[in-house]
Amino acid sequence: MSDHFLDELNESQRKAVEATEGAVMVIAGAGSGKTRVLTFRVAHLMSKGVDPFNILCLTFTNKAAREMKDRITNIIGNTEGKNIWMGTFHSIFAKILRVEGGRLGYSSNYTIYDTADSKNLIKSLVKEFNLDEKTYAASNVLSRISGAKANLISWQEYQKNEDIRNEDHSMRRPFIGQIYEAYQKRCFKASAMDFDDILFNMYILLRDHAEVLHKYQKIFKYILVDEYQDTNYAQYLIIKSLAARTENICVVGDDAQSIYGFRGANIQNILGYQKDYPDCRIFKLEQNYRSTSNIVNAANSVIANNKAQIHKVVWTKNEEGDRIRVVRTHTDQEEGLAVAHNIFETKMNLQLPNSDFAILYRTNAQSRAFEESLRRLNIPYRIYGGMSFYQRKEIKDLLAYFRLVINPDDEEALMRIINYPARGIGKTTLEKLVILSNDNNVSIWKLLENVSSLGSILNSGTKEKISAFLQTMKSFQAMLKKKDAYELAHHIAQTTGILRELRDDKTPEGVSRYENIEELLNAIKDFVENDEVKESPSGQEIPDEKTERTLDFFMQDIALLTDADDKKNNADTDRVSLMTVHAAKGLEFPFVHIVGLEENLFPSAMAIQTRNELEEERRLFYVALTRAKTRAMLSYSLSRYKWGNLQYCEPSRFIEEISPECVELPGAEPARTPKSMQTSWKPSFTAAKPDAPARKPVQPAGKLVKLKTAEKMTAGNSELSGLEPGTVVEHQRFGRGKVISIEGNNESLKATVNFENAGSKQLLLKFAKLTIIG
DNA sequence: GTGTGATATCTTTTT
DNA sequence: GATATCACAC
Repeated sequence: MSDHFLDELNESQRKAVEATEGAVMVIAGAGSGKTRVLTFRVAHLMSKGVDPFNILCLTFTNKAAREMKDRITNIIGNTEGKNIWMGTFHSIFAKILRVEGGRLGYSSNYTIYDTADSKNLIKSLVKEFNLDEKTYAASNVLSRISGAKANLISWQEYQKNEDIRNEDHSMRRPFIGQIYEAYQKRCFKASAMDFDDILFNMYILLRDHAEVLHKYQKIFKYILVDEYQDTNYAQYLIIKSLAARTENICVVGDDAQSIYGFRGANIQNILGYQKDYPDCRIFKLEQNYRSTSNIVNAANSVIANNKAQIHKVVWTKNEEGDRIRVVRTHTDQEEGLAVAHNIFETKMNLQLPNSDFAILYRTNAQSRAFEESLRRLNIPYRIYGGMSFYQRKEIKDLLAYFRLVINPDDEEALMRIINYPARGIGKTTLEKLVILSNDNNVSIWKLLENVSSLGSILNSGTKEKISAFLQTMKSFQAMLKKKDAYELAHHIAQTTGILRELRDDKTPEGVSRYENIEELLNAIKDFVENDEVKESPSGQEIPDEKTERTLDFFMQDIALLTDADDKKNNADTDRVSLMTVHAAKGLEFPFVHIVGLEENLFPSAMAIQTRNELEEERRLFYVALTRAKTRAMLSYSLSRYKWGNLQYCEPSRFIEEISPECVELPGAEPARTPKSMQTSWKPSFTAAKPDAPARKPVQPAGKLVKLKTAEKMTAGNSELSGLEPGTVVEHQRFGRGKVISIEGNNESLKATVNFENAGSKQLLLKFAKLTIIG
């Protein structure tokens, strides 16, 4: 295999790709071709004859893994790439634990608890311990436990550790150690692991079982880690031990984009890499190929406010581009309209697809205003993140049946559906069962199996109901390996009455729930029937044989999916993307709107107490800015509804941190009288039909932007003021054309141009880049 | 045990 | 504005 593809790389990229042996760290500035280096490096390894089975490539999301696989396939021109161990930390380790977990006492069909499962379990533990449910809020307790596990602190160590004990004491939560212990025991009894356990147990497995460690050290001759700045201590140690034999380890990351500190990511991993591998070679990718120089400079000026950094200078040869515009509105609703109108205009004037636009926000809850205004303008959009498909109630209910069929000890699944649809097994019965289960250290399922021996604890009516439930579940279990995934899934949905119950619900929500169930069943059908699908939903390989297309294979890592992984949605039509900044990491868009830039929102109110937290918020803003290729727009609102009531807001400190020559700020603050709040800008055509043709161009924030801004925009194109009907012009996209007519004035100056090849277009001169030919 | 309606509490960010 | 929990009637 030849390496001709290496010619496509710049000098530092190519060096990083060719340094295949030994420890390597690639510090890759935003937009500098990080993914390119990783994919080419893998391709290069394979062209040198390395067996793809010996390459481990860990990514941050399933989506990133899939894309990288595709790109490698494209580069090398065959399908060998499918054998690479490519996936997220969680999905690769979960897979290994299905094979090796027996050594730790887990069966191969263990369940993966998602966050909701974990919280439910903690909630019931807090109740069982008779602790106050407010001081021991499930999310707090979970994040404490999660943090411990990310740092490889077992419950035993947690309870022994004096510092931790003092911390918990001072927070008036001295019993977290006990809850942690009970939580782990309950998960184990249920044959379940949560997200953190997957890493924790992987570490224990390698630490305590030398034969396993050696096995995987031999398999993973080359290890590559993407987004290294976002790894936590557990991930760090796992990688380190796997790489200990060959030390062929290549980590790629950007300390300036570390944004997962809140979930245990340790920026020290990347800052201290050199100490771990003194002979390591470090390559810096500093040339940005993505964004205009204005965007790059703005981002640099912001991040310069952070202290802890690896020195690097991100630069670009790209053109200067527009200044970053800052838009101010009075209300969050107005912000939504302003952004939607801006997208509409830009898209119409430059004739761009919707997918060129993204709206990035700090919290999922902000999406609403943008959804509404985009819908109003008939602009298709897609929301990433938030409530994912697999987290919907009806989906989780049906999945709980599947989980219970595969792993009957799965307690969260059992509790979820033992009385859904209602079958007369209520709260009192369950409370009794939980106590029995704890006292005897057996799973609830085992109790149910021996329900006749429970004597007078339950009355005979209840026992009968339990037996009926048990029989149904056992009949499903008997089918697990006999029927394919779809047959069984459909059978379960039908016989349990879930389908009927949802079909009978004619409310819009009910209809949508029914459709969701249908969609899930269709996905399973796809999984069974489609011969091309040789992998589980997250992209992991599954065995070829048709007999293995059973429900347990479909389910094996469903808990690790986020809705960004939903294939159906990815192949979707042309849409504007809405997502949190976190979810946008690794992506790029020509036009990016960063919204809700207000103090206590971005930066978040939860993260302005300490310098570290604030620096992470700043890196988050840096990530947001550097997603933009052509134009970045910032917006903030002077007021916003926060859980029901109106709050006044201050603009984010991050806006001021942008170097002044890169931005155009809005003018002086308008008077904050109630009157001005009411008479604030309204779009002139909200009443128009969605498909009304030529709209009166509206400058969304026009009234709010400093006059200077408007002047500047027309001034920038002043050489075009001589345009008149008959003038021949050239457009960067549509080529040559003749001006038919001119209308409007100042910033809404609009020309109808008949292009030789692209036909007639209406262009706003403010945006369109026209050159006068004659 | 079930179903209904009132009410407190909630929101960072995600594998 | 949405969801989880509680009180109450059946």
